[in-house]
Amino acid sequence: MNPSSPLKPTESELEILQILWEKGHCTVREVHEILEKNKDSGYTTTLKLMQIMAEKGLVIRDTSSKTHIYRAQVNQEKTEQDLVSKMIDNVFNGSAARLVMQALGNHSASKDEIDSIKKYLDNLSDK
Amino acid sequence: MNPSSPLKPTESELEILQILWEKGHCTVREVHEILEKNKDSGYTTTLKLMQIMAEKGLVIRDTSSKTHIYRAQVNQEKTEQDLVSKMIDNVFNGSAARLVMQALGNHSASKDEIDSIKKYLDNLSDK
DNA sequence: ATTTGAATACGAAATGATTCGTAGATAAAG
DNA sequence: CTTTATCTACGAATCATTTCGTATTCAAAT
Repeated sequence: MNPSSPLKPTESELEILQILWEKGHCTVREVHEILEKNKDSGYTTTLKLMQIMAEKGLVIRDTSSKTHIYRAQVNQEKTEQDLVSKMIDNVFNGSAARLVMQALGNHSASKDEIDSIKKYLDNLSDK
Repeated sequence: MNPSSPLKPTESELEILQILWEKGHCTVREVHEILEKNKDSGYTTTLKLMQIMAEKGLVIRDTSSKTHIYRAQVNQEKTEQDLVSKMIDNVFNGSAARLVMQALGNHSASKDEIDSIKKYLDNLSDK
C-alpha cells in the first residue's frame, strides 16, 4: 500500500481541500473568507488547520514571502475515490449499486443528471 | 420531534447499527463477538458504546431481564440516505451524478450491478 | 522612526470519540 | 449457602480534532 495515501483527511480538512482544488492556490485568508460563509470559527483556526495539513502532506505551501501560498498536495479524484470506497464498504456492505440507488432514489437527481449517468453507464458497458 | 437527522452516528456507532439492522435484536455480547472479528477492543467498550447509543436514541433496549436486548431505533434507509446526502453535499458539491460516477468508475461495479442500475434508472425516468 | 495592520508560530484549552478498569448486581452451578 | 461467571453501571484515561489566545515578525503607511 502506498504509505502516502492512508491519510484520511478529517472533515475540516476536507472542506479546505475542496477550496484548494477549486481555486488552485490560496492564502489562508482566502480560504478563511470562504469558510466563514458557512462556519464561524476564527482566522487562527483556519491557519492552524492548514499548518497541520502541511505537516501531514495534504497540502504544500510556498513560504518564500510573508504571506504563504497553499496548494492541495493530494489528488482530488483519488481522495474522493477513497471516501466513496470507504462508504461503500462501511455503509453498503460492498455494493456500489446499493449506494448508487440510494444516491439517486431521493436526492436531487434531476432529469439531466439521470441522463448523463445513463450515458456514462452505456460507455462503461461498451468496454 | 423530528429527529429528522441531527443524529449523526459516529463510525463505531454505525458498525453497531449495521449489526442490529441485520440481526434485528442482539445482546451486547452478540454484538461484541461480531465486532471482535475486525477490531480488538474490550467488551466493556462495546457495552459503553451501546449505552451511549441508547441515551442518544439510536437504539432502544429491553432491560427487563439481566441481559439487555438491543434493537436499532433509527431507520436503516433513512440513515444511509443521510450519510449519502451528506457526502454528496460535502464531497461532490451537491452533484449526485458525480458521486455515482465516482462510485462506478473504479469500484468493483460488476456487469450485473451496472445492468440493475440501468434498469433502476429507466424506472426513474418513466415516472 | 514609529505605528499599525496583517501574517505566522506555538501552546494549550475545549470538545468529541473511544477505550478500559473497577465495582456492584444477579443468576446459575456446585 | 457460597462460589463463580456474566452482566450493567460508571468514572476516568486516552486519543484525535477543533478551537483560540498570545507572542512575534514583517511590511507598508504615517
